[in-house]
Amino acid sequence: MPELPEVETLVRQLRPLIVGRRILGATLSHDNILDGVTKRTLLRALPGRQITAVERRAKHALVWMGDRVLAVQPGMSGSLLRFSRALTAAQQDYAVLRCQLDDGSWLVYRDVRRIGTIRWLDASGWDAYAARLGPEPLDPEFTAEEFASRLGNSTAAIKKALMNQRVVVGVGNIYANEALFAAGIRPSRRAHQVARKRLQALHGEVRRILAAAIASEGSTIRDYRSSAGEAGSFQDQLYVYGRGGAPCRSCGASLTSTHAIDNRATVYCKMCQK
DNA sequence: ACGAGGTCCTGCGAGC
DNA sequence: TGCTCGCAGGACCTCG
Repeated sequence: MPELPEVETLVRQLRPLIVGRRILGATLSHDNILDGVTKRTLLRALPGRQITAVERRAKHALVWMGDRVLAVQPGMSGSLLRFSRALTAAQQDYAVLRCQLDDGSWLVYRDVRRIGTIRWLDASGWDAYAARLGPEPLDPEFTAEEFASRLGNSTAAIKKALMNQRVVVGVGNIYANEALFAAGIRPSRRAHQVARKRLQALHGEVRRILAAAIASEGSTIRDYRSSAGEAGSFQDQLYVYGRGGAPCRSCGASLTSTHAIDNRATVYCKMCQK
């Protein structure tokens, strides 16, 4: 399930391979992943465009073509893949958008569950869209004070607030669980009731864990694969996610698993997280 | 402004 | 063996 580290990984891997390439042609198997653009418009717009930059913002991979951007939001099972030659039958499974590039390679958006979204925007359209997004957690200018005041404004459960992309971007279910464990905060605590010092500590843990996950090229849980089709390894460093009922790696108590917050899998240690 | 619940979608594993 | 069902979940929606 691509969160910030997984999208950052695929962007880093794709960038040197596709920047400068020109799109020769494109096909789309399902148009229900498109938002704000029709299949007809997109497939007419792509051919002939040159890829000029590949960036990440929040959980979006941005493929810039001059002043236009293909903004790919992988949802939970989506990924951007690059194949050096024509796709085999197996590689075509779940390939939603396929772009043939001018060096004979293919840029493919693959999405088993098709919960992802693809947008086609000009620069001002992207700016308007991005205005709804919160700050980047790894931005050096994003301070613990700003993080704490943004979270502290919310009366929702802190885990839900942490996953709210308007508060701070990039943190999904896996890393929210992990960061709250590392900071010793129970996920159900109301954000505005958590001590300021704890919120500031959480800022550090979010950044530390996201950076470590990027260094491990993301977590591979079920569907996620990098742009080269490879698995990340951060799943081996998870302390709570997916470990309900198993012993806490810190104190040994049995980890609690619940769906009480926003109907999402939440795992925590009732001894270590208050 | 919050929580609860629904929606999209398919694969997988548990249970009968 | 073969079926049904619940779950996985990011982001958005409506309703109360």
